[in-house]
Amino acid sequence: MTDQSVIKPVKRRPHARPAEILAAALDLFAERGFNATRMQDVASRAGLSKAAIYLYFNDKMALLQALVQTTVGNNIGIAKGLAANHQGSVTELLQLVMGFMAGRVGETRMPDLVKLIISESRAHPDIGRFYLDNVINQGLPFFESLIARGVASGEFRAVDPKLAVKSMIAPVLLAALWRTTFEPLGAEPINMEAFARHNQEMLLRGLRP
Amino acid sequence: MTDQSVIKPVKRRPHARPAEILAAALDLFAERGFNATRMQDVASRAGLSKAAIYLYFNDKMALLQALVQTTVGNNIGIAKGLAANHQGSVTELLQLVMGFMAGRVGETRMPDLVKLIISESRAHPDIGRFYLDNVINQGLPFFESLIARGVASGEFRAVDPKLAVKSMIAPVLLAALWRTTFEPLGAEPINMEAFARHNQEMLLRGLRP
DNA sequence: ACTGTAACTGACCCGCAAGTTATTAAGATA
DNA sequence: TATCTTAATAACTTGCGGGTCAGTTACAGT
Repeated sequence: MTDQSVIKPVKRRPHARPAEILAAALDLFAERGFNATRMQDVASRAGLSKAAIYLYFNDKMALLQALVQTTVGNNIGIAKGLAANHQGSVTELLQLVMGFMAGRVGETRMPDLVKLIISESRAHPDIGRFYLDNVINQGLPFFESLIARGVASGEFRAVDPKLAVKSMIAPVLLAALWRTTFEPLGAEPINMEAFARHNQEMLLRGLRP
Repeated sequence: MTDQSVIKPVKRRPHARPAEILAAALDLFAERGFNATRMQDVASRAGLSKAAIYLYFNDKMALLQALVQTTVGNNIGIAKGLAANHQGSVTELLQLVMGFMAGRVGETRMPDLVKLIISESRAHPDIGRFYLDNVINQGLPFFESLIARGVASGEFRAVDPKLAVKSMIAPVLLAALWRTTFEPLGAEPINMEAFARHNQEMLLRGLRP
């Protein structure tokens, strides 16, 4: 036994396979949806037999769970890191954070994951709850604290941080769903840079005293 | 033959049934999702046998299609009506229209439909395309024209209407998905009145010259 | 070369749910 | 009462797809 790494619930012998399977799964889930994707399809794309997938993952849901965890898990951590290292006005920090989020939408597969989470949370509440606990319920209070800081310092007018935060998030969500849902149907693509700049402008003007 | 109303693609004998079936279907689709809902469940809730549903609808998809058409179809028409009858500033009109949209989110089943459309558009592009053609591609240009009017009249600063419109829609989308996806998992409910007022304020301040 | 075992596969099983059919019940007509 | 039409159903068929398992291959260690 050269490899004692039996820490995780699933077996993992050749250390590249799980990631390959997940990559294949994400492509297909994003393209056709979770239900319409066959385990056989995932297997084919990953260059394995269907049965082999079950050596690494317990069932189909485990694929989605793993994808959510690895792709979406620590975004909030990164954002908090940005804040911790930041010197300067809350306005600047807010711009930084919003830029980061826009980048995630434009340059990662986060939009696909968000859409999957939204689509599957009814049938699989675990998925939705994980996102709620680890992203929403981490992220919103953090963003609220930023807004509150700006209000306290007089940079922003006296808004309700809970509401302001949703104004901040909403365009990001829209962009993610636009990309994943309507662009594939032929809708005019969003220019992410321009949209991000526009939203920063709107938010900061909206918050000005 | 006492009834010659064979206009619609599906048969319809006792004139209450189709609506009853659709009501049952919407409840269940919203509660469990489209895939997880069994035709038998819809039948039971509507007080019919499964086979009876097939007297009125060709297949499961036809249920969803009918729901989308009847529930979501003419919202844009109403909004356009508001605009046509309006005298006064674009600011006021925008407030009116945003109030209307907030009302739809808070008081109708539109959020459930939006979520269904987003969730199912991959597996069933017809659904997504219908929404794109009849709501998005009708609504966005209309809203853009409002913004453009405000810009032209000097009420608003010179924003790109395409982007501004998305800022206008985004919170509505967020609220709809919050309600349908995260509130059922225990997330803190959104106060729609307060959120709507906040968004109006943010938008109008963001648009001020 | 021989053996053990890690990695993988083809073929199978089985439950489920969409959709179909043969049949019955319930008026209407006369 | 006999008959025709509409409304509805119980029972069935069908196919699909997730998950399993007995068996095969590759290869490391001796």
